[in-house]
Amino acid sequence: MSRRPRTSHPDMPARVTIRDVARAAGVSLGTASRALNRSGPVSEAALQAVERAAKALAYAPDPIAQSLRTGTSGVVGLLVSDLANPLYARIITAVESRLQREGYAMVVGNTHNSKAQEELMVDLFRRRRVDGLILGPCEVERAAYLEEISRELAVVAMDRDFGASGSGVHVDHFRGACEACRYLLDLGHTRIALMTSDAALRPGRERIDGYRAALAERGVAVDETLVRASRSAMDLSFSDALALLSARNRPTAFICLGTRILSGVLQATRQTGHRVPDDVSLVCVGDGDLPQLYSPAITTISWDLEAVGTAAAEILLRAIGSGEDRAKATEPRGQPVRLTTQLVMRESCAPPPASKT
Amino acid sequence: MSRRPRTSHPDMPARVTIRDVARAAGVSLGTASRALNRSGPVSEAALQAVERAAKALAYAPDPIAQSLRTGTSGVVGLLVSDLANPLYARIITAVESRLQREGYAMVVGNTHNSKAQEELMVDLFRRRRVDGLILGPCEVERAAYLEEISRELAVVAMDRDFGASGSGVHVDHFRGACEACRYLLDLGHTRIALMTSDAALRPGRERIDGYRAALAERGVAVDETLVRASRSAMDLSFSDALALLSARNRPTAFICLGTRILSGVLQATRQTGHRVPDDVSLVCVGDGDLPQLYSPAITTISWDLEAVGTAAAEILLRAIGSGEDRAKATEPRGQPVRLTTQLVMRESCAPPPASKT
DNA sequence: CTGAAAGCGCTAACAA
DNA sequence: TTGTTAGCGCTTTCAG
Repeated sequence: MSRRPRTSHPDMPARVTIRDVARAAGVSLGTASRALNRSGPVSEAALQAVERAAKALAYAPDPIAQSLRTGTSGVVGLLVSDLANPLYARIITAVESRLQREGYAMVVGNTHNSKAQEELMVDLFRRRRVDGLILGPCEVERAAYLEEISRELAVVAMDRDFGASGSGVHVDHFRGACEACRYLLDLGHTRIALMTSDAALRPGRERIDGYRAALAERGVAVDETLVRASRSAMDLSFSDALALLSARNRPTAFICLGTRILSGVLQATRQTGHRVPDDVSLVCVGDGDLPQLYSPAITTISWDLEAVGTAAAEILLRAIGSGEDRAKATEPRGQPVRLTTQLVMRESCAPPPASKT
Repeated sequence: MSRRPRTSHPDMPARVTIRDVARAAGVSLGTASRALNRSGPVSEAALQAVERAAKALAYAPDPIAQSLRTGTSGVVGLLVSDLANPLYARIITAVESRLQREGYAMVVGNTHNSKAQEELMVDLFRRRRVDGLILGPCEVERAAYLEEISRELAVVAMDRDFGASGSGVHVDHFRGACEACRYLLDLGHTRIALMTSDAALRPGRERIDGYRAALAERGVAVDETLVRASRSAMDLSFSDALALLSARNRPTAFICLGTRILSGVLQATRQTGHRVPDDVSLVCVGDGDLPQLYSPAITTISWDLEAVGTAAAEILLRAIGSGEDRAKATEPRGQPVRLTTQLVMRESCAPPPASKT
């Protein structure tokens, strides 16, 4: 990357520095700094003078210089597997807005769910001296890795494991899946397919556990062929669902827990001519346009995405605030925030068809 | 924002600086710098020694220090009205990935389509010395404003006007709307409603113009009550569409040009009991899940979002590269890139019903 | 070709 | 309370 100095526009006023302010206020550099930051004793008179001068000159401190000096940047990094995933997109918006209110900037990056890519980005961000990191799930989870970087940096995990002492925000996917499954069981289904995102990630793991728990409650044995944890790629779930629907003893319900999974399953039902909800019941996750407007409207496990983002930002802010103590930070950081899901009933679930197909 | 110095972990190795490299290589600081950056004459021997030392120590330059010295940051800012808009989300992903390959970081921000907010963020980014800016449409467009900041910074506009000399990437919404409208006219529709995003923004303006042009071609007079340019809020388009559909002389087709507009119109058709495409034909924009999977699948004006992002990133990179000359940059920058849309025909359009409702 | 030295803008010790 | 000074890590003159 080129690092040539930017030639300044000839007739552009040079940047006003704290020096200029000090001179204009008739005080020394140090006093100006202390006044501006209220970081030390300053006489009332000096304070006034400095503030007036600063305003008059429209002085704004140079964050870069501050960074170099303090080791702090006023920037936080956010890393998720896919920025374009609408779920993340909404969370990010919430994070950004909360952070911005505090004067922080946010740099974002995509891990594409790859450990290597994640480490690369974390390293990059760290070198840029971000004050904190928000990390979404990524490939196989390594709580140890998070613990390691959190010794040096404020880190908050989103839907991702983070050792005993780690702080983060978790959605209760266990309960979400469990409730959805119970709901279908109550309707009379026993052959319920679970299609979820990668089981190596926390959300996938929790969902599978929740599903198993619900079945166990009712004494229904788990048919392992009905549990599909793939990488939430639409085409994959399409072919999976297709296979499932064409099998002799096909499932009568699908729980689709991944942003793009619903699409795949929907296409499969359409292609095999199964009607929703008469032939097959559907529950999905992530309350977007599609589940709301599809006919029939799809019953959804939903949760407050804005709350996830806001909570993550706030935890991070707090962690940065108490950053001094990071070195000796063995004391447990605040309990991870847990958000609960809500089952929004719509029209996509019905009792299973009486006759087997 | 707190600017306290970060206390370093007691037993954490101090950062490796270029000094350490120089010492290890047995050369002076300056020589090490020149060797690392190939920015001046260095003997072969020195070069080798420095590179070896750098590798051995795992030296990585401090971007903050580089920034302070060079006035360059290796960061670019991206501002759109709404990060959570799936269209932007995908563009952003493309921008990020292109930028990352070049070693740049990306800070993002939300303007919420407000001029004030945009100026605030631009200012913030500028102070942080971003090397470039990518700006999406925002409120009433002010080409003059862009020209102004572009004197100091590399700027590329996305779907936004930018004076004569400005560089940017534009989607040909004019042609998109025009083609869609022609298609409906060919089907026999004459009462075609156009619901689009804010006419103060380039995409909205172009779409309206394209719509008018298509009607004019066929000698169909424009009924102004059928042209609704709102702020692409779903509820607004819902009530608009509801009113339109309930009117005496209702439109027989809708062109829905805004991410959330289709949802609103779909709800309205459902509520009024109009069937698609028998009673009313639909064309929308932005090829997401909903138009693809809805029954009937919705005919869509689509374009390559990744290409938009990649092009924006590349133009910006080029502009930054030739940044020296910005001061005397009256020479026209490269022509704005134009991307064209494609009409994806599906099942949501049919000839208008013979009888008026 | 190389080394020494200045300084980007700021904060935090320290001395007065 | 204040002013002076020493850097943060780096690039870039300017002499040698």
